[in-house]
Formats: sequence, structure tokens, C-alpha cells
Amino acid sequence: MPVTISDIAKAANVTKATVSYVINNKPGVSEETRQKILKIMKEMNYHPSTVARGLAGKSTEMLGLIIPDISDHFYVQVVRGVEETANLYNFTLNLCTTHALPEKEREMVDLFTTGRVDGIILMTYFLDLDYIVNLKKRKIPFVLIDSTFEDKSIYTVNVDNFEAGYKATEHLIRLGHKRIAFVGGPQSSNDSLLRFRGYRQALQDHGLSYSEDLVCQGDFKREGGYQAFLTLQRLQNKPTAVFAANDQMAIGILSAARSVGLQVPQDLSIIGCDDIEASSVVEPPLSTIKQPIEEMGKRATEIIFQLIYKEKPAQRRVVLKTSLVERSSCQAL
Amino acid sequence: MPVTISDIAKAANVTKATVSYVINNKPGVSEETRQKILKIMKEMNYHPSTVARGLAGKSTEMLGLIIPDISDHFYVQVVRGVEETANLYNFTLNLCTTHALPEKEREMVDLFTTGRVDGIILMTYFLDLDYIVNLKKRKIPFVLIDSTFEDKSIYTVNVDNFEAGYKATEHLIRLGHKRIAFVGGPQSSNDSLLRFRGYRQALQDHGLSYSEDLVCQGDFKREGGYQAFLTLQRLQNKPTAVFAANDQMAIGILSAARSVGLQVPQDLSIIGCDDIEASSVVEPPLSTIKQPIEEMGKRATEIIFQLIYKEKPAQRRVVLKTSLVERSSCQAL
DNA sequence: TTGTAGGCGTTATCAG
DNA sequence: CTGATAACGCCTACAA
Repeated sequence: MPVTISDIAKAANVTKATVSYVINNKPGVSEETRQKILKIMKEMNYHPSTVARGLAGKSTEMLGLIIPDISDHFYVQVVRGVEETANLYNFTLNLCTTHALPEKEREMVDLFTTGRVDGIILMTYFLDLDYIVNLKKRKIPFVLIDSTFEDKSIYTVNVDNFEAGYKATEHLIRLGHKRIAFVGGPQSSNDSLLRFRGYRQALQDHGLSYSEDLVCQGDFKREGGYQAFLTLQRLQNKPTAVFAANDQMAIGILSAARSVGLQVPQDLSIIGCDDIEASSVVEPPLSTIKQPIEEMGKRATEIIFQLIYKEKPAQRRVVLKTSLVERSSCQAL
Repeated sequence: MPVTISDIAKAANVTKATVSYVINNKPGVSEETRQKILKIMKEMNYHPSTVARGLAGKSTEMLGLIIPDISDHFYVQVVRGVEETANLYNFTLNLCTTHALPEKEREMVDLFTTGRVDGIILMTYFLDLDYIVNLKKRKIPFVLIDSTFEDKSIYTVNVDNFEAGYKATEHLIRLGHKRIAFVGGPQSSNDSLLRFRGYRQALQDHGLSYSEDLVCQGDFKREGGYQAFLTLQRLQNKPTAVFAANDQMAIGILSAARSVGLQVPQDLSIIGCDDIEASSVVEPPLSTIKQPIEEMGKRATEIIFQLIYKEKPAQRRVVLKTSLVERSSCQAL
């Protein structure tokens, strides 16, 4: 249906090969013919079929991106980073979601390894290390984002979640808090676990005792934070500060605190993690640990392109640092 | 590199054609051979190449989606609706952004019309009607979201922005407000224009006079709302309520009001438009007009599939209704 | 019921 | 410098 390379060849009175040469600007074509062909291509509004090109073994100019869920702002930010970087290379994104279903994860990976894309960025949580390592046999570059694997043979990009927990807790400690609660995410969350470890380590490094009472489990949602705080409030010895493993929960804690008549930050300091948009408009604005999420997408994409173009990436594991965003939800004791 | 149809054929002692038949479960293959082939495909973990299949004229199982910007929450929601619907059909998304650059828009459309995808959903703002109508010649289904065209020959999905403006204004009027300001988006925004028209119409229908003084231009951003409100404050006869053409600006107006010592909603009622996440956590929670953005993506995708599968969509123009979300930023006078 | 052969649009190889 | 020609993996008449 659309105009093909043969149409151009015919119009220019040459063969397809010659046209192909000028498309990929390879030598072996006289300047005269080259210009003529270029002109005709313009006139006929010709665009090489990426599909055919892909079949013939060349680049598809597409990157596969596998995320669990596009409703989650976290992944949206990753997508943003990937998209913008891919754009620089004139690549387009092939996006799919798994909804954190193991079979879907495998299905999507299989889909992408059939030559439909030139590289894959994956955020999967159920594929085991064996499966991932075996992906290398399929000869298509891939990078993992936010994965739990520490294997040295694969490329991964992560945020330093331990450091995030450490920083948040340390901030509270510096403000003089001694009874600091931790509200975690769901059991299954590795990120939450690492932040928790950072929290413990910070307590320990500053000579504060760790108490299980002060640790609550949430679900990364606002309501979970709300409930968790209510639980905390039933304690004899209440916390003066709380570190929530993400901002959504921190905001839930904020409303819970208000609902029981506490003032933030006068009566309670709160720090979150993520730096979502809502955190800056909430009252009081929420102090938080900002993660370079978009940057993760960017770095992963850069690695993919190095792999595609056969350059050797500097490192296999990149771990990005977080930063403290001080707003008004924390106060010195 | 990966296992191909020939590999399967060889292993099963049949020809590629036979394998192809069972892949597309067509008749003409004995149940016995079919089972045998199926089994071998499983064993060898075979997946037909979508690329080759696309070239041969079959479905690519991909939808092209063109948006201006993935940093904008509005488009993210559209993507979400599209993605989820496409998923039901086992389609994958080919996403690209134009950053609202005219050449990019054209480039992406051209890209997608070369057979790389089975259908296109586009949110472009610079391609003229002629160009769009001509797309039909390329024989690939497409649907426009949030477009300004009223042409009856193309498929479009929109939100009723006029109604949004009307509803917001009417809400304020019902609360007894008579001096209602309007803070619009950038000049180029058609959505903002339509909401403005709704605003005017509501005033008129309720016998209120329209005054140019009460209309300010913003930029759809928080800062723009902030500045716009400061301008409004310089008026002799100040407004008692303001309708912002989007929530970001409404939030800016909220801070501006606070900064000049006004209480919301006691001294000033504010209503926004969009219902972004921040609107529910801001203090006081913002009343707004909720748009079914995700629904737009969903509807557009459904139309695309009807087109792909040669069913006739019920209508060419679908216009979705908005709804009022009452929170605490508006008060009866 | 199965196999043969040609085509989809492009690239690559190898002569001329 | 240019032109045939054979892949690439799959689909679909048509023939056996």
C-alpha cells in the first residue's frame, strides 16, 4: 500500500540495492544518482518500512519496556526517563505492563526476545535469576531496573534504598528525636526492607535503641499509613517522629495525626520517601527523601544503547544516590 | 538466532506451511499432526516473530500512541486507559512523544503509517485537518483524542470542555457568588477556550453580567495561577470566587490567596478543573471538575479495535461528560 | 491432508 | 559505481 523501495528504484531508474545504499548512506553510489534518488524519495514521501528492515536483520529502532503497572507514579517516572533518552536516539518505546503477574512477565519477555525490539528494559519481580541469566543466550541486550539481584553478569540500575532509609532516620536523629517510628510497605517489597535496614543502621550508629513496637507495616497507600499511625498512637510511649517508607503513607499519617489532634511538626515530625508531587502541596509540605527515579530510566537506557552499539558500559551495577528534601514536616525536638 | 518456523517444521517432519496452519489454527491439518506440532512448539519454546508476521501482512499486535509529553499527568492517564484496553486484546503499545513540535508530530505519524502498527491513537495539535483527513488514504485505522476538529469523517474522542466550564461556574453561582473570576490557560489551549465559553454561557444563563476585568490568562501551571490571582487582587471590586481552568493553577491561586491573608473558602471560593491527585491533599481540599481522561483512552482504543476488526463503531465523535467533585474550597456566600 | 512456491520490503553479497 | 539475487520468517494460494 505505501510507497516502497521498489517504487523509488523504478522512478529513479536504478535497482533497489542502489536506493538501499543511499538510504543507509553507504558508499558506492555516484553523487549524481544519490541526489536524484534523495529527491525522488522526498517527492514520493517515502519512508522505509521498519518492519521489513527489522526482518532483514537491521535495527527495529524500538526498545521494549516492561513495567508492572502504569497506574503507579513510580513507573511513570521511569518511563519518562527511558522515553526521553530513547528519543535522542530516534528510538520509539514498546511499552507493556505485567500487573505483577508472573506469567505475564514471562510472556512479555518472550514477546520482546523475538526480534521485535533491539533492547529490553525490564522491571519484573517474579522472574528468577536463572531465567534472567538465561536471557543472555537470546542475544538481545537487556537491563534490569529496581531488581533485587546482585549477580555480576547482568546489567542493573538501582536506587540506594538502604541509604534512603539511613538518611531519613539520620535527619530525624539530628533534630533530636529519639523515639522514631518506622512505617513500612508491604511485606513483599524489597525497597521497603532496604529502607528499614537503613533505619535500623542509623539508629544503631547513633546509639539509639531499636524497638519493635515502633515498627508498623503499611501497604504503600495513604490509608495504610493512616491505620499504621493509629496503631502507633495506642503505644504507651509514643514516637515523636515517624519515617514512612513512602510519601503516600506519610500523607496518610499526616491526616491521621491531624485527626487525633496532633500538630505537625510541633507534636510530631514526619518524613516520607519518594518525593511525589502531592508532598509539596500538602499542609505542611512534607520533608522526604527524593529518589532519582527518572534518572534510573535514563541510565538504564544509556546502557542499553551502549550494548546495542557494542560499546562496553562502564559498570554492570549502577546504584543511584538519594537526597534529602527538607520542607516543613519535621522540627527539632 | 531464536527458533523459527523452519526449525519446528524440521523437528516435526512437515513443511513450514503445515506449521503455519496450526499456528493460525486453520483447517487442513490432521488432529494428530496438529498435536505433535503443538507439542514441539512448546518444547522448543517457539514464538512466531511478530516482525516477520507483520511483513507478511498480518497483525503486528501493536498500537501506536502519539502524545505530546509524558511529563504531563493528563497524557499519562490517557496512556493508562489505552494500555489497559490494548492489553485485553493482547496488544502492546508503541509510545512516542512529540513535545508538541510540529515536525515531530508529522514524523511520528509517518513512522506509524509504514506498517509498524495496526492502529494509531493520536494527540497531535499542529497537524491540520487536511493532513489528518489524508491519513485515511494510508489505510490504517486512527482515532484522535482531545482534538479540535469537528470533521465528521474522522474518529474523535473528547471531553466536553464547554460543559466543564459551565458546571464549575454554575456551581459557584448556585452558592450565591456573583463576581466570579476566570483564570484561563495559555492562549493556544483550545480546552481552556471551551471552558471559558462554558463560563460565559453559565453567567449569561443565570443573568449575571460578564466583565473582562475578571478574566485572567495563566499558563496551566501553579505559578501562573499564583500571578493571575495577584492581578485579580488589584481590582477595585474583587471577585468572591474564582474558577481556574485547571487544578494546577487553582492550587497556585490557593497559595496566592493565603499569601495575601485570605481564608479559603471563607473569603474566597476556588474551583479547579481536572481533579489531579494533589487536589485532594491540598488544604483545603479543592473542589474541581473531574474529567474522564482515562476513559477517553479506553474509548479511543475500543474504536481502534472495532476498526481493526472491521466492525463499524457506533459513532464517529464521542464526547464524554465531566462531573463536579465537591470538596471544601467553595462556600456559600 | 500435506507440500510447493511466491511474495511482503529491506539488506547484503557478489558479479559485472 | 551499479545490478542481479538470495536471504530474513512468515503467510497463503494452489497443486499434489
